[in-house]
Amino acid sequence: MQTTPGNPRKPPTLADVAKLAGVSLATASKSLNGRQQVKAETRERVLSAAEQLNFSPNVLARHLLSGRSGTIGLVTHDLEGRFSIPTLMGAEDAAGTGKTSVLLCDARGDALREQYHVQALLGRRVDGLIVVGARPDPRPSLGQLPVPVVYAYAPSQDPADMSVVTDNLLGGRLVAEHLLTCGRTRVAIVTGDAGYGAAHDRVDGASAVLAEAGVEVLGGQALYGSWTEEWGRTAAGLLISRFDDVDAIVCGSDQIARGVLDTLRESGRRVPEDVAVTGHDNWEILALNARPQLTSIDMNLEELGRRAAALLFDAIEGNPHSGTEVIPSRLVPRGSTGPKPA
Amino acid sequence: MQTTPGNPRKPPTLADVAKLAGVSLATASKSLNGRQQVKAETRERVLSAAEQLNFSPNVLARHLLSGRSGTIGLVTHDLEGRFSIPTLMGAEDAAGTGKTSVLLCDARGDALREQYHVQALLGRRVDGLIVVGARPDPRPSLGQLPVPVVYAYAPSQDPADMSVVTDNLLGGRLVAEHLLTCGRTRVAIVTGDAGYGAAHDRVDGASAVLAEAGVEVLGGQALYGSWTEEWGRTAAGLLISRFDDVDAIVCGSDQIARGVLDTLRESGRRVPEDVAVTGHDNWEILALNARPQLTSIDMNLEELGRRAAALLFDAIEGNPHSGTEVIPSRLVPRGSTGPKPA
DNA sequence: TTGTAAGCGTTATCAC
DNA sequence: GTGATAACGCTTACAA
Repeated sequence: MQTTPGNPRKPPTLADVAKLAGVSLATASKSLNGRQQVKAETRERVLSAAEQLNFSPNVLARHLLSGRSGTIGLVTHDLEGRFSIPTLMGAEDAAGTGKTSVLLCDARGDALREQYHVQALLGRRVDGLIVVGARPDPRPSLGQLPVPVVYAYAPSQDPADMSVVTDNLLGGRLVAEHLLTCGRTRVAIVTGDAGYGAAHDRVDGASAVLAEAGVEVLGGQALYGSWTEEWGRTAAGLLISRFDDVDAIVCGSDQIARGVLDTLRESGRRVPEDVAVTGHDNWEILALNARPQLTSIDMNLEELGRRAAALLFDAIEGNPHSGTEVIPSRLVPRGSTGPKPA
Repeated sequence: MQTTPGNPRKPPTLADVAKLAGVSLATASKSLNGRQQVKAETRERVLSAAEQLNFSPNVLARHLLSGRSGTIGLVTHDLEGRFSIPTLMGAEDAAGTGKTSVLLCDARGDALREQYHVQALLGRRVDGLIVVGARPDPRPSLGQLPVPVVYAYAPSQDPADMSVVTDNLLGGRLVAEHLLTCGRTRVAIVTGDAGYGAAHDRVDGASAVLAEAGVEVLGGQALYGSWTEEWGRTAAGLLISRFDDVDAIVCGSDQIARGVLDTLRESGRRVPEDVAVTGHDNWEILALNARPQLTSIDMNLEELGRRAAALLFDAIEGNPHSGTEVIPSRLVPRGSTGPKPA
């Protein structure tokens, strides 16, 4: 880890190693790369020379030759937000295992900035691109690029592109099934901005399962509002005044659920005995600190990121895919749901 | 943006551009780089050829020559957490403005993984490194590396290294001053894990200001616990039972403050009329959804990231710095604090 | 004003 | 087994 004394700036090159070991460049290269065409003793000499110089091969030079950079670009639109981070971790995970690194850019929801970053990444000769959206609705395609692209979280509008998304329908189904199992029949749904396709999908998933069991959503439809605790508090107030016998509230996000829980507690309803509550996203900072802890849907975002990376690597290897792949969500049961007392 | 038809895989090179424009490699290069030694008309021809081929120069090759990669490495330990993200955004911001890109790695708090990533980044010939810690306490130095390193959020234990940290003492002072201005004199402090140096710093900052004003912390010292809402709820219960006249509670984090707010509300105390409450971190998801919205300390993490990047770039330019630079925090007043009613 | 050629640090293809 | 040598795509003296 020490800088070579007397040579403070430039890292040692393979030529330095070769010279020190008293061999040619070619032999040094072969030795370090585990080629079979060198005598064990020679290899040993080269290795120790490399060790001594603390040599680390210049990956740029290597890739100049191979045509691949060993690098993928990750363009996110939601770095400050909640959803891109696990996705990014999954991708970084999948990439880091091998020998590729991740170049990160945050486009902050701006198409122009995205364009700029994509160009910069292409100039760096990334082998592929993962684009992580800020919200789950379909987004415009980047079009034909010289390298494969995978759209994560927010799918591309072009079905010829590769996309990986969460399963919002399933999320809805899972909570509904869980609540039915708990014996709930007076079920309301509170969710966020009606402009989000995902909000509708989750509602549809839940409604379908409930309908199959002969249960109709209280009020005949979900309450749309915003993704905030405030709306959760308001909506819960509306619900208990209109439907005194409500015994379950499905929330479109953990934030909404937190608000719902607060209003229920303050109105004297017990959770989960009187009313069961479910969230969505499994944002632990909210779910684990709730009273009681919140049953929620985990979208497996990290898995989504890993899968996106895996698809990308496969495409880079020459096996392109297309269409939208859906990552199943899973239910995380906690204290806010449970069997309805007799 | 279209792939050149018939040449689907390899991006066009400068040679392609030169050939199409009917000039030599050198002339093409000069034209594209704005060198003055080419006739305007020739340059025009080259530019349009480049345009036509959708040429983007291979940055790897360029940097192989210049010795710099135009890349910095960002090793974080807290990708899933709250603190590294804004720092990362600031750094990415500062870098992206120029022509350097950010290679991201998540070491997940593991020293070995960190070591591994650092080596990988050095192999990629990053021009410098920013290491973002998971918690604000000093961490072991990476030692002497061939490129400059800046430690962000968690400073290096070695004062010869460059570090950029938040000002926890100031954070404490700011809330104390604010509360005194509000006319509060019965002030308690609830904070998190006593194992965090930052927790003590914040307490010390607040205590000092209060002492200057002749106000002693209720109970003579801060209550240490954990960084959770649960602890906030518990601590608030303790406080109001022991000090019925408490009129302000300084919390070590927004999470703790959320818990404190809940207990106060449920015990019938009005916030801020009866008790003023302050948080720390200005985590908007918590602060803005609180009832009332939470007065908090913003550590200016994005600025911290920008500053770290600026220091790094300067060091890369040949102006190394050393020691720890402190980024001032700022108070964000909201509804949870206000003047004490007469 | 333009072109030729050397070189950046590797790897791969050959001779030896 | 080993070592020249030619790439890879670009910049930059230096020559024309």
